[in-house]
Amino acid sequence: MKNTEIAKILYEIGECLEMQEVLFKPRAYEKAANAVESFEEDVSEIYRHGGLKALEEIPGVGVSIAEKIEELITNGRCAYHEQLKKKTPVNLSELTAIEGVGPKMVLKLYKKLGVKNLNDLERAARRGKIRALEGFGEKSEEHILKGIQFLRASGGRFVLGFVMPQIREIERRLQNLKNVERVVVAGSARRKKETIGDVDMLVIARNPKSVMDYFASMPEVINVYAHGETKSAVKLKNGMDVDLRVVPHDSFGAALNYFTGSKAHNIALREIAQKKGWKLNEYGLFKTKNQPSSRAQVEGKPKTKNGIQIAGKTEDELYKKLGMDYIEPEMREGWGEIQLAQKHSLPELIGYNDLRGDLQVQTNWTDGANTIEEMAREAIKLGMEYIAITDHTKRLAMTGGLDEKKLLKQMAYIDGVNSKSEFRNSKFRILKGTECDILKDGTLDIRDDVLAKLDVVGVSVHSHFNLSRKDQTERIIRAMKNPHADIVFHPTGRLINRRQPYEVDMEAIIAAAKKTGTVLEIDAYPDRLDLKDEYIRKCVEAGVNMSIDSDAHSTAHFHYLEFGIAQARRGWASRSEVVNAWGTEQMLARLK
DNA sequence: GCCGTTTTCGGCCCGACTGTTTTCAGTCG
Repeated sequence: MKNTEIAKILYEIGECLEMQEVLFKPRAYEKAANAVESFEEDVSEIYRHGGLKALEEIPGVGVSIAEKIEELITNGRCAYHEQLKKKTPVNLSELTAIEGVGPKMVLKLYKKLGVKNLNDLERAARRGKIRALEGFGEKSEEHILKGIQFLRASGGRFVLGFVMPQIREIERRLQNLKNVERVVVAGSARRKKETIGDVDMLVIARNPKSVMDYFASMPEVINVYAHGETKSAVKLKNGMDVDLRVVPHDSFGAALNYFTGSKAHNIALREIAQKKGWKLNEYGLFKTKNQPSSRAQVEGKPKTKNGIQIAGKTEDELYKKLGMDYIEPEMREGWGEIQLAQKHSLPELIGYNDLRGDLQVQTNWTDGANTIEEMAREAIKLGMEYIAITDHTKRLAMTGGLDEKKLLKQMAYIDGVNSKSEFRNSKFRILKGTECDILKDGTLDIRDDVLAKLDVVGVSVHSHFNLSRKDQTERIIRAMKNPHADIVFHPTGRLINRRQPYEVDMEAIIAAAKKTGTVLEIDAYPDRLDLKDEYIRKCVEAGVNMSIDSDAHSTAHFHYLEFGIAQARRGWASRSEVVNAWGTEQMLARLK
């Protein structure tokens, strides 16, 4: 059983208990679920090696929860969980996914109206039954309907960063098959879209049938739509559809290009081919049959029903033949990249190994899972030169946010850690920072004289999401004008598939960033990716610097930086525009 | 149900907002 699956059950137990107004236990299960979810090692492995005792080593897991995890690992189910579910047979996670709907509300809706799932709830709301309940009104009914609508609109798409490990696991297993020469993930996953609807994979294989047979019978497959010699399609347990195609060796580049998309990009390429009198499809670039006799034929190039293939083995070759530079997958959206490629003036995108530090990192001083030292060691392991510790501030009380006194204490503590031989002898440096709340009026949650002592001041909105566009914009700009505010963290506050951004005039924010010298963050956390691509492009155009930060709440989260970099690339950003792609001194000199 | 350089028993962190109320419950971060 995977960590995420164990965590899901623990979360559900917590929610059931909360629904029943049991005290303290819900928090305990939630905490344990959280720990399991963000645990780097496989909890099942830990159990296999160390048994119950090892499970109890996980923070937040005691005797009782360890036993439940043991039961889950050995039986795949947990009696306590099932017993709780029986009491209130509702689809809790589905219902609480609606913004503003929690366990208590679910219980009331179930008891009074028999609501068990999203469909029940929608029906009840449409019939005006909810407004009649005690404690509810017209507005809550409206709110629920709107929440359902948003949930449905985003439904069926998966947050890339959350499903990428599973995609790579399948890729790895296919690659290890005896007959497989090459496997590649194409489609929107290769373009690194924020969310993907399904997964497209390509393989070159000597014996396609055996590959397809394996693919259709993988343990996580719950439905097989198609199972053929060159194309198979399945649905996985988590609801994700995966297509696998076997393509000929000599067509691999063309197939990869075709199945990577986007559609708009492909159409534009095909038009260019057509104008040259050629044909482009997933099998290659061809001189059509009725073309005058070609030298290619003389040179012994393969001839197919499509005509004579003049490119298609690699993508490089394909783009070159079409008279343009190679275009990175993240840029293939039909937003003018082809014209730039033809003029040989594509931007040089920031690379996946270009980051030298991380400017938003949480620790167990607030809502992070690891200590400052643990986060630093992990960052060193990943080759970084610096991280900024940016714990929450006091207004975010739920996280144990730091006040001025605690922040000063943490700063002194970081000085101490930096001077320990372990860190002193390396080039690595822990920077003193904060994720300081922007209060309703745009002032900051920490006094200026304390902010002045920090290396990195991140400011962010965690409250009053529903101010008017004008007020919200003015509020954030006021914060940016603070002489110590270096970076605006997750500038629009959206959560992909869960919460829309607050109303804010991003053009005005970007202009203010330019004027005040404030950096705007690309938060790499997979369901934030905030800024999104279109705003990144606007920053690039306006000459506004950005940072790409993991927003790590545990050591495992540093890996999310990949998706922040992908987002930057989708926004056409170069290394020179991203401050934490610079060395420590240069980066610090750039901040206020 | 977890946890302990305050405790092995008795705590378990806060504050704001919303929509519903007329003093508050539920939700969120």
